[in-house]
Amino acid sequence: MNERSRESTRQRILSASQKVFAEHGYTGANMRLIAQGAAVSVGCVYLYFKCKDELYLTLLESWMNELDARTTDALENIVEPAEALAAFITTGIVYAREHKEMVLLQGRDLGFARGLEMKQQFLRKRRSLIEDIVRKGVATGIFCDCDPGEAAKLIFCSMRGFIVTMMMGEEALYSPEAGVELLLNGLLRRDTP
Amino acid sequence: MNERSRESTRQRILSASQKVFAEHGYTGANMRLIAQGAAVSVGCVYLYFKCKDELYLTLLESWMNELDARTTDALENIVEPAEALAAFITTGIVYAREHKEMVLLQGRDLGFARGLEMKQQFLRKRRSLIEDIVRKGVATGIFCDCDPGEAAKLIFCSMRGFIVTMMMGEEALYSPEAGVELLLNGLLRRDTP
Amino acid sequence: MNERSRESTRQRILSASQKVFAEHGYTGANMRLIAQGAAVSVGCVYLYFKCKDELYLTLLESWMNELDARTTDALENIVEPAEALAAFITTGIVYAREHKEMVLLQGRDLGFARGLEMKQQFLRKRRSLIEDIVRKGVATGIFCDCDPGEAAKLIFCSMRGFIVTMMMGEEALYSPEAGVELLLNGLLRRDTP
Amino acid sequence: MNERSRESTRQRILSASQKVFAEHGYTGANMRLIAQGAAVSVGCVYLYFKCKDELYLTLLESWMNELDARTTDALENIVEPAEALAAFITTGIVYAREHKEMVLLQGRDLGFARGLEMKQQFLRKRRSLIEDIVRKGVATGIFCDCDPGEAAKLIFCSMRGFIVTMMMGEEALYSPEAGVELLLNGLLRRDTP
DNA sequence: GATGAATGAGTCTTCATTCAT
DNA sequence: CATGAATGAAGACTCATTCAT
Repeated sequence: MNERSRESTRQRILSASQKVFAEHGYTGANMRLIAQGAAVSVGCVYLYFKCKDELYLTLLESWMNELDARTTDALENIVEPAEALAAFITTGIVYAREHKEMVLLQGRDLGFARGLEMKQQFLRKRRSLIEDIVRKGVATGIFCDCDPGEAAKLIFCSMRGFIVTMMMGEEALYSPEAGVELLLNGLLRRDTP
Repeated sequence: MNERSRESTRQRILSASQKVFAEHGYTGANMRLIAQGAAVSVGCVYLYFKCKDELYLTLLESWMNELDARTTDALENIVEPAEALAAFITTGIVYAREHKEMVLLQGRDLGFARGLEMKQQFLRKRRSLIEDIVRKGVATGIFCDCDPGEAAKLIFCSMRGFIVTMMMGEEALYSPEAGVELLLNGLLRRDTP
Repeated sequence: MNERSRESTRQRILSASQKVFAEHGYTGANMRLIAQGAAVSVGCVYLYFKCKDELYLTLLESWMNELDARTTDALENIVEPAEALAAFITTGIVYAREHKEMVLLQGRDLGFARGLEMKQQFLRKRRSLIEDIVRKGVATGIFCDCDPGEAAKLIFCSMRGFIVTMMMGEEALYSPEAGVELLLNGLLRRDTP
Repeated sequence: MNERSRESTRQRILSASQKVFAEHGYTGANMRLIAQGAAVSVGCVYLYFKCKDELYLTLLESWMNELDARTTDALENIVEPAEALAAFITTGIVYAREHKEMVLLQGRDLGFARGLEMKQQFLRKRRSLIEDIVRKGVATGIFCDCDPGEAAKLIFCSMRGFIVTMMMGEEALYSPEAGVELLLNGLLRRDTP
């Protein structure tokens, strides 16, 4: 219980919080539950995080960082815009599937400012990433001559709705592939002469 | 002190709740705030709604009913599937714009069963409405040969994401028209011979 | 709703209170329930009784008066002490059977002084009535040479316990006659030569 | 602020509750009063007892257990029925004298089921204990040929009334010995030829 | 570093009482 | 005389946070 136990305890707390926040939301989660999940005392949690907010914010930050890293990874060697879009979407959905806690990103019960800002900045960044891809596609003539900003918003909202729906425990979800396909080709029949 | 009519007080409470729930979420909202917003005493709220749940559920139900009615109206005289889709989406988004409170439909912190059920049933119904439209479009050959279920999910999630994004106070949102256009035609350039 | 309605409304309120107090106890009873039972508005109750206490006290007083009257009646023409005792006990038990509300006489949740005093005085009076009977029986040599005070207490407590038990809804109760018989003759076998 | 040991705090809370319940009854007692009596915060009470009911039930149970144990002890080496009866009654009355809180056993304001059941079962058990004693006395010919059930009820109610009277703070009570004597011999003079 | 007992402000809810009509 | 909408003080219970050990 000494050596590098400090870091391991911190991690245990963090991962317990994740579960509890995911299951109960920010307001609904309580410190006793988190402490129990981490097998430490309540007071101990406060040795590592000075309040509930900080715990929450730390999680938020680490999710954002990881999703960011994965996305960068996924896009690294792709040049084709359609392919890049597919990679972006798939990465996001797969990540969300693994991290139900990410709901919180969508969650409404953040009364505090810092979390909101962080989050909004993150989302803005992701949207502009999509926008870049679309712009490139339009430039190369692969995508139709749409407004890249609007297209990015549509794609972004679509992903977000997907994640929210998934998080709410509602069964019906499209497969990433089918989704990408539809976004690329649209609903209307291509005129095959 | 009590010249106000029963119905008017009820309405004032309802509309105050709407604001408070929208701003703080279910768990975060508190009866004192709601009462203050309605300019009545806390006890008075309980004269009209027997508990917080009932207040919430009443709001939820009325939103769902109104959105339902509006959607039915909008689709009444439309036969063309693409047009119907556009009408469905536009109605939903316009409604959400007017009723920020609808976030709650997306909300995470409903611990109680009845609200969740009601909500899920409502969402299911709406999704199946989209599915019907898509199916018809595929049948008539206007839409491409996609899986109507999957397409409905995409469209549905897309709308939902849109609403969530809007609710979170984030600025960037696509215009319904541009969105519909993209969903219909897809991102990829149509091959112009 | 005019003529002599005043008195009739008062009576309706009183009799509704009786039921409600009997069923819920003093603290547990609430004015809305009483008003409903009397088919008047809550405010109307306050037109007749200035507060919950007064309502309660009024009932208490009327029970005591009635029991008092009945007891006096029952004892009027009896000279024989054993017979008088039997009459006293039987009257009390019969009355209690008809007036479940009388529990309240036994009830614990009277936080206010006036009721308590009234009640204690009433009980003291009844006990001294028994004592007189016993004293006379001892004087005439019909009763054994016991301390009349102690005997009165025993008899009094016995009746009281009977009533409490009855009120608590517990099934098993002795019949007044068997009880009187036992009190008179004792448990021990009489030596029959 | 927290040097007090867990068990000692629990005991302090329990004994404060005893006083408060005894003085105000179940409904009338409130957690603030109990906490104050135990010199802890309200929240602290809930660290030890998860609700008001549990606090009450804990007390109820411990009284019943102790009175049970004492009664068993007292009767252990007695074979003579008259003596056994005297021991039973005396034990009960002495116990009640030491534990004014026992009123609660008589209390009317238990809205919750478990407490009532527990209590009624306890009382039934005690009554049947008396019945056994009486039956034995009748069988051996020491007691007169009465119905043991009825006699048990009388004795039981008598004790109960005694306790209630005592609890209500009313001064006058028979001494256990005089009471037993009367129950055994009856009021009527034994015919000494 | 870790514990867990303790706090106190805050939450939902109830209810005796008042008062304009 | 009667209504019933409204009040506000209180009650049971929860929980983030602190602190002696």
